Amino acid sequence: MARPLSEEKRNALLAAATDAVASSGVAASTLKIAKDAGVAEGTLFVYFPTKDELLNQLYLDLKSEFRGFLAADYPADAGIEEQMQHLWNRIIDWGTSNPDKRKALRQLSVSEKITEASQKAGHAMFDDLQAMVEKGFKTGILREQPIFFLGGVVQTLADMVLEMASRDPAKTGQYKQLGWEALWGALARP
Amino acid sequence: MARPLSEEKRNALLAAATDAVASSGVAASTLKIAKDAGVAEGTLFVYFPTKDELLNQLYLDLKSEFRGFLAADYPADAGIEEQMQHLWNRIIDWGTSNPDKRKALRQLSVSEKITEASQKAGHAMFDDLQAMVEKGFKTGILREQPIFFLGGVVQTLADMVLEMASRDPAKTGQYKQLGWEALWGALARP
Amino acid sequence: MARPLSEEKRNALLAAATDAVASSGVAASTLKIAKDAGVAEGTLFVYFPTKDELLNQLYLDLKSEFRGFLAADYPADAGIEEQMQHLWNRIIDWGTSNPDKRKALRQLSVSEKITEASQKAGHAMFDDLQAMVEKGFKTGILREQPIFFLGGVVQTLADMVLEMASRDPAKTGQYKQLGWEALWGALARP
Amino acid sequence: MARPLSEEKRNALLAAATDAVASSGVAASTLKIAKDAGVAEGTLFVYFPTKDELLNQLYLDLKSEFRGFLAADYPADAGIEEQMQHLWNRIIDWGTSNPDKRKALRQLSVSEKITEASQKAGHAMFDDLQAMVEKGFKTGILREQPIFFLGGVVQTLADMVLEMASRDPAKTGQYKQLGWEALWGALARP
DNA sequence: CATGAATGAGCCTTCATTCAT
DNA sequence: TATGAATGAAGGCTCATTCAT
Repeated sequence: MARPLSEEKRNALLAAATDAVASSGVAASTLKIAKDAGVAEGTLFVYFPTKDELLNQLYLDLKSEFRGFLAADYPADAGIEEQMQHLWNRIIDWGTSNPDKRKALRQLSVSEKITEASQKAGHAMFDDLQAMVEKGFKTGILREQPIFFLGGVVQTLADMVLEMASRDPAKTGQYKQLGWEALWGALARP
Repeated sequence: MARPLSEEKRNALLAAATDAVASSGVAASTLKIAKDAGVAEGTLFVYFPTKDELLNQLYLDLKSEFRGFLAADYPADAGIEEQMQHLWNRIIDWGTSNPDKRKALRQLSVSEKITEASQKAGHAMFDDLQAMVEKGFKTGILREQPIFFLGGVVQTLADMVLEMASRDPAKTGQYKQLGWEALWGALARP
Repeated sequence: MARPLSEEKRNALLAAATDAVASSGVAASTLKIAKDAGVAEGTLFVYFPTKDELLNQLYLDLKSEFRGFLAADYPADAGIEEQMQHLWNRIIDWGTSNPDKRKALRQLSVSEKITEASQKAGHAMFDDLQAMVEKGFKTGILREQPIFFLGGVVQTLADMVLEMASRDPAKTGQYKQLGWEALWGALARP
Repeated sequence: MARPLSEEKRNALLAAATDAVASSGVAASTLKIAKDAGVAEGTLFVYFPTKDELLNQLYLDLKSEFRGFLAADYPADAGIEEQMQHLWNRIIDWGTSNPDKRKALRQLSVSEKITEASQKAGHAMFDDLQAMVEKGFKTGILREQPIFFLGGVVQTLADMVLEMASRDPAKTGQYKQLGWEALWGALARP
């Protein structure tokens, strides 16, 4: 199908949806989203056929932006620990600087509205990143385990740290450090 | 005296709510819950004054049952690692045998419907458990860190493992083992 | 631009509300009102954000129509007695020809749903009318008394007459005449 | 049917209903009434088969009490003006000392829940009182008019005065006096 | 008789979606 | 394409009434 006329409106809708979902979860109403985006209620359905579709697109959109942020400056030639820590820092930094996007992404991940297909697509984005990490296994530094399991550990610990940091922002630095220590311990061969 | 409140009905409502919340989140409708419990919608409000109250009671109920399960057979005199692994095993076992309860508990924990008071009460249930673990710090085996941070690590890793296990039940054993290794690495002093 | 709000529908809703309130009081259901107006229940809330708002607007609407009817042909240059009787006649005539509007207005006036602001606005409509009457005091024809007290006497006697007339329509003329005599006696200096 | 066992409970229910109706109109819930009366919800229906029946009985009860209060000390042998003023004073005094009963009676009178039969019965209570007044016509002091019309004028003016007094209690005396002047003017032959 | 749990219709309002303009 | 009026299916909750205890 042809791209709708205004990329700008599409983005405004996604941005409004991010805020709305961050604060109200997937129950956020399409009316509120449309209004916050500065368009009419019906216009939302010109860009997204259903609310669920909007939610899924938003999920993919946020995941993709997140993924892009992570990949930047990736020290592909550094040692595995440095690579890992770089990833960790980027994740925490992204979450810290984009609290609403992070919250929205979390709400969407938990929700039943995200289709299997979207989840698969979301995970696929990280395939090449995982591939890069995979090389690290050869060095014997990391404990042997399925790469997606390792990815899950990274993500879930990061989520936890960000959640705690959002509740007590002054301690963000401390949590980031504690989280890294836990993560490295969880991954590294003892 | 008139008909007394029926513990049986209360439990049926709570059980129905568990299933409903597990599959639809806190948006689960009171009508569906009541019907699944085999009572009229109005009856739900005889046992719980509001839907939010039902949700909070369910949260406390599940949390308390979970807590009870964890504590059973706790090897109070064993070493810290054995204690930790016992906990880990119980968590995974409970989650595996009660997938809906676990899902419901997760949805409730994330939702904004659970009051501050309920959260506090929920956490308080684990106070003595934490106290037992805290002794482990003195031995120097565990990395020094706030106890609630440690608790968070345990919980978030368990959640992750259970989520993965629910998607590929055949691998439950493997995930449980991998999870434990990750957890112990994350907590133990290197 | 989309479909504009339809004045016609708004009026239909107000008319349906008039009938419903006349016969069921402010307990009249929004569903009944909407159906009688020939629109969906949701449409009612497009035109009036809440039922209370509908009730208040209806109150103001009826009061304003009533006020307009009273003022027509007002014999501004006639003597005070003629002015008074003209008012009386108009009141009774309006009530007789619009029994539902009158009943609805009465129910609304008594109800707690009408805000202070609406009441004030409703009374304000009659300010200039009162001013005209007030001149009558100077002539010494009317007994000295607060203008709002006088207004109350007029209204309550009219209400009574209309109530009686609605129960025995054949006697409307007689009641109107008796009412006028009572009213004039009540107001005029002996 | 046999009188229910406890006259006391019946009265408590009626009293509670008076307060509830005074403050919430006929929408007052049976639960609230029962609780305020200190009995269980179901008990209300032991004494009154339906809510409407309770309302009608309350109406009759209040009307009858009011009627009894009016008749006391009636100066049957005095002049018509003195009789009239005595009536006026009693009405205002009753309303002033029983604001909730008066309010409840008013709400009930306006409501659609009071049956034709109850209204008739309510009016009938005042028949003998009217008869006493009727003698006054012979003296030629009062304007000729149907006795029930005269009764209506008395009642509606008293209602108005009481309503105004309840809104500005400090002025009760003034309103009572103004009301009497208006009433006498309305009734007396000029 | 007294109690209060049980019921389900009904209430007001919200909301995703459709469609006339 | 963009708009927002129109829709009617839910949703949570209340309430008069019934009935088991």
